[in-house]
Parts: sequence; C-alpha cells; structure tokens
Amino acid sequence: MINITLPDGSIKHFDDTPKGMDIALSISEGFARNCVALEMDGALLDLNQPIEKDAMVRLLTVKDEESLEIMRHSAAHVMAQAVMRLYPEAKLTIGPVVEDGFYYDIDMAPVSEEDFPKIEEEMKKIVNEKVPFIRRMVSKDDALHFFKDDPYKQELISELQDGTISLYQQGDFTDLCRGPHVPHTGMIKSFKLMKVSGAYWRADQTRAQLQRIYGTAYFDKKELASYLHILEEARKRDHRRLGVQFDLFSFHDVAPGMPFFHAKGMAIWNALLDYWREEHRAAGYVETKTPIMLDRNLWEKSGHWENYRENMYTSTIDDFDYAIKPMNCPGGMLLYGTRRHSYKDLPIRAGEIGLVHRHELSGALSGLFRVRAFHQDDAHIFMMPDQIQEEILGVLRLVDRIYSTFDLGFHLELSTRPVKSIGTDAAWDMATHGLKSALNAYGKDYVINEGDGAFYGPKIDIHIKDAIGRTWQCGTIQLDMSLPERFDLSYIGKDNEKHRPVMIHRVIYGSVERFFGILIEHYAGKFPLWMAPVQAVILPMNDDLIDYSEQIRKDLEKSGLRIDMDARTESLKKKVREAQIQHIPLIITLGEKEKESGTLSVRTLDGTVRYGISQKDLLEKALTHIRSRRSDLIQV
RNA sequence: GCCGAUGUAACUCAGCUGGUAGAGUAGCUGAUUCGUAAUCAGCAAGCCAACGGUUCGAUUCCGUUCAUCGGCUCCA
Repeated sequence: MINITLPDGSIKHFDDTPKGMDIALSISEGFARNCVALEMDGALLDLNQPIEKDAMVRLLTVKDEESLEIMRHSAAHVMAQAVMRLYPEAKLTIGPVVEDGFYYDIDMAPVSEEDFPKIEEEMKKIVNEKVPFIRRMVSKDDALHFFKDDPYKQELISELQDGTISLYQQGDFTDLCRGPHVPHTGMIKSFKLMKVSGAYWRADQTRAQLQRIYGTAYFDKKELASYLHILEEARKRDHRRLGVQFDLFSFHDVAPGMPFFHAKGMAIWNALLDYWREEHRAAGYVETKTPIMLDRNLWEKSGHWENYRENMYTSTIDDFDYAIKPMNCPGGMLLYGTRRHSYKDLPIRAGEIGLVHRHELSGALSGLFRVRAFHQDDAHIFMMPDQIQEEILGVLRLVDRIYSTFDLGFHLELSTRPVKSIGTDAAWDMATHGLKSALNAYGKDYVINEGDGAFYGPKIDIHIKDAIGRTWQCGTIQLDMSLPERFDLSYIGKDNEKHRPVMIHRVIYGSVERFFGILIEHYAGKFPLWMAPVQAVILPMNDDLIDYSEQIRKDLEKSGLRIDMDARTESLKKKVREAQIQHIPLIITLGEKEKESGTLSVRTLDGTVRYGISQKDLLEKALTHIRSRRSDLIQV
C-alpha cells in the first residue's frame, strides 16, 4: 500500500503504485483535467510516472507557475515532431524553454516565417490527436543506437552520465528528454511560432549553423492574445520608431552605428547631463575630460592593444600609430599621474562624459541600444583600501537617487573572480570583501555570479527594470586591480611611503545613448516635463494674435521654458491634436479673451483645460515641477 | 562577422507571373480666421539602396556590395 500526502495534509491510500493521474482522479475528474505534472520531494514528475513509495505530493495545475514551462517544453516537442513530419531529413538538437516561450535548434535547410503556417498546421493536428507523452527509460547504449542517425543527439547522450536515460514518445515521435511533460498533446492549446534565426551548435562559430525556430505557448487563448498585445505595445514604443516620429535622432549609412542627434534629441540629452552634473557635484565628484585619440604606446601600456585591438579604430599619422579610445580609463590614469597625491587627497572622484568608439560587429548594431560611438558617464575613484566600502556605498546611493528620478527599479549582481584572472588571492579577497561589505551595508538583496567578474577585478552590475518590465544592465561598478599597477600610480601615506591606490570605474547611465533609448521606451515618448524637448507650445487662435503670442512666448522662454509657437493658419482642433500627439506637456491657447484679460488657457496632457491662468502662476508651477524633476504629469 | 528577412516620395506602406510607379500623412500654394485630438481644394515630390548580369526591355529575375530588422556571438 502506498500513502500519498497532499499539501493540505490529507492522505490518500492506494493499493498498488499509483500514477500522478490516479491521484488527481481520486480528487475529481475536473481537477485531473487541469493537472499538468506533480512535484514530489522537490522534483517534478510526469502524471504518467508511477510512484513507488510513500510520498508528499503536490499536483501542479495549469494555474501553477512551473506548469507553463512544462507545457512549453512539451510544445517544443510537438513542434519538433511537426518539423520532422514535414522535413524528414532534419536533425534535431536541443529544444529548451526560454523566458517568453521555447525554441528548438534544428539542423535543416533554412526555413523562413512563410513556412510557419504549415508547421503550425501540422502542430495543430498533433495537438488535436491528444496523444499521450510516454516516458521510457533506456540504457545509454540503447539510446545511442536509437539516435544513430542524429549526430547531435549522439553527442548529447555520450556526455550524459552512465545509467538509464529517459526518452519521451508521443505517437510516432520520440525525443531524448529529461522531462517532465504534460500528460498529452491536447494540453497545448494556444501556441504560435514567433521567429526563426540561425544559431550555432553549442554556440560555437566553427560548428554547424542550425535553424532556431522560436515559439510561444499558453494554456489560455486570452493569455496568448495578451502577450501578442504586449509585443505590439513594445513595438509601438520602439525608440527607433519614436526617434523618427519625435525628430530626436537619426542614423545614416555613412556612419553605421553612430547616431546623429537632432535639436530635440539634444534638448533631452542636455537635460539628462545637467541633472547628472548636479547630482555628481553634490556627491563630491569633479569633472574631467580626456582626448579621444591616443598613441599606441598608451594602449600597449594599458593592455588594450593586446586584449581589445579588434574592437578599436586605429589610424597612422606621421608614422605613429594611434587608436580612438574604446574606454576612458587610460586617459584617467594619466590625469591621476600628473602630480603627486597625498593620502589626504583621497578619495578622488573624477567623472568624465567620455566619447568612446568600439567597432562592434555589424550584426550587433541596434538603434541606440547597440552603437559604435557612445558616451559613457564614467568616473574613476581613487582611494585607499580602507575606503572601499564607504566609496562603493556612496556610488550605490547615487545610483539609487538617479534611477529613482526616472522611476526605474533596479537590482544588483555581484560578479566574483573568474578562472582567468590576474592579481593575488589576497588582493581579490580584499576587493571582493570590500564590495560585499558595501552591498551588505547598503542592505538591498543582490545576486552573486561566481566567476563572472572581469579578469582585472570583481564588479557590481546594476540592472534596471523599465515601465513594461524589461530589464537592462546600465550601471556597473568595477574594481580594477590592474591599471594602477600598469601605470604605477601611487599616493604618499601617513608613513611618508608610496602606496598603491585602489581604483574603481563606474558608470550609472552606462552609455548615455543607450540610456536615452531606454528612457524613450520607458516613457513611450511621453517625457516628464523636465526632460521634454518642447515643454510648452503656444497656439494662437487666429493670425491677428500672432504678434501678441510671440511676445508671450519670448517672455516664457526668457524664464527658462523650452517653448514653441504653432502659428500656422490651421484650426485650433488640429493644432491641439498635433501638440497632444507630440506629447507637449503644456499646450497654451491664446484667443481674444486671453489677450483682453492678460491670462492664458492651458491644456495639459491628461486632457484637462484650465482657463484664466496668469502667466506668473503657470511659470511658478512649471518651474517648480521642472526643478524638482517630477515624473508625473504637470497640472496647472 | 554568421544565418534569415527587408530596402519603392520626408514618413508609413500598395505595386499578381518583367512593358520605367501609386495611396495616406507630412510639404508647398490658395481659400477658410476657426475656442481645445484631423477645414477644404489644388500642386509638387521617387536613378524603386548601389553596382554588375540575363533580356528587345528590369522596381520586378540572377549575382555582388552597402544598410536596416530578427536572432547567434558580444556587450555600455
């Protein structure tokens, strides 16, 4: 007899070894229909697998989080089966679940999205057949024999530990798989193939190029529809699209990956940097600037010539080799080295909005998110070892303050010493401990990525989360144990001896260009007043009011507003509509009534209109809102 | 860089199997002088990404290059 304990504490008794499905059926048939898999002793199992001993069991239904992944994995198998039916020559490799669905890497002739309908049609047939997923345990030799025609599966199997290997069969199709799977293919109700791309076997460029077919699946048609809707929303707020629509920036074939910023884009850019400078001044930073083109000797000294050469733009002038900087640090080292430093000078916090160029692979370029020329809001902090914790903490607090201004949440990740690294154990311990104690003092949870640090030191990466839930790594704090050494930096300590300072690189926006792009999508083009390229627009009611309007416009502009006038002979309706579409936060209309009373009518982006506002009141409200850099809509 | 897709007016996009191009928006001109999300009419606008090839003839077919997009890889 087998006793099964359910999460609510109730115990079910079975005479022989029950399967998960039997347990589910013992509760009710309707419940069983929604069951996907079960959890026993922390492991996930199929409902078709017999349970041979007393156990605590949790049945997973379509409502449980883990179920979606299980079903998507099953969907990948169904897709593989459909592909094999249509393309018998194809060789399967791996088909995992990813964040928004699943994919399967298949060695086959290139397919395109045009082939999706017929694959989806075939998948539908398989789903409608409601064939069960059957788990089979075989020996390694049997598995190798079974997949004798598929070199990829052979490779995978031969890497598995000896012992029994599980295969899953649905109808005429069998795949190597750890499982678990849903009970039958009928549970894969709503799915869609999303895209196809090339991928290398084992992500190795020297190996076979496979077709990676992406799909997604949900238990509910509505959920799939809502996912597709979110994709559509993301597409609508795509910064490349909005960049054209709002006249912010452009790209040109003569300089791929190097953005051109238009007047409106620069208004936002300057607002971002004004804010950055204000915060950094307050946090005790000074600002520096170093040239973008430097002699090869410097890059040899810093190690970039050896390690980063393929990403650098180089040039020969008067028989000397130069490189355009891909990073600001070597210049920063030279600045530190221009004079002697006392321990009393430390820490030195030297910021630099540095323009760097990196020759990224052409296929990697993507709008402002991945460019070849960009500005880093860099800073190098030079300090004594016992200042590490306090300095890192200071950076974390600055990061918090700045991201909060944009309503961006964030999380932290600490990366520790990689296998290939320089420096002594003692130095790494000291550095890693410094970062950890700062993180602990800061008090926010963080993830540890063991062995993911740079070869020259450990780092803290800061990942932000935007308005539609996507995460981006922007900020990073990297402790550098290499450059101070290479540049022989020193300070004179209390003991009147030379000591090596500790140095960190850190960025908060990361790449100003990319951060800009993220903000465009985060706000969907509806920038807070303080960032808005055009903060206000004046709409004269008719041509006779143009002179008066221009006078008001100039007054407001003098007070510090970025303000335009739309003097076209168009209907007010049309001008209001266009101002709304441009997301101009303050839309000021001027008619005879306003001229007589010397007031303004102001429409805000929430659609409300206030009449009889005095110029003074409007300015006061607007300027206060701007100065405090509020992110909510202004109301007057 | 690799795989796949795409490249037509300033923007968004039509253009079946080859016979040198259209729409909406924007622009310009004219009329309308308007009270809070699109007034009307007309005009102009394109070396159909570039370069080769096939053809009597290429935006259309083929090749190469460039750029863009989705992935791979890499990363701020």
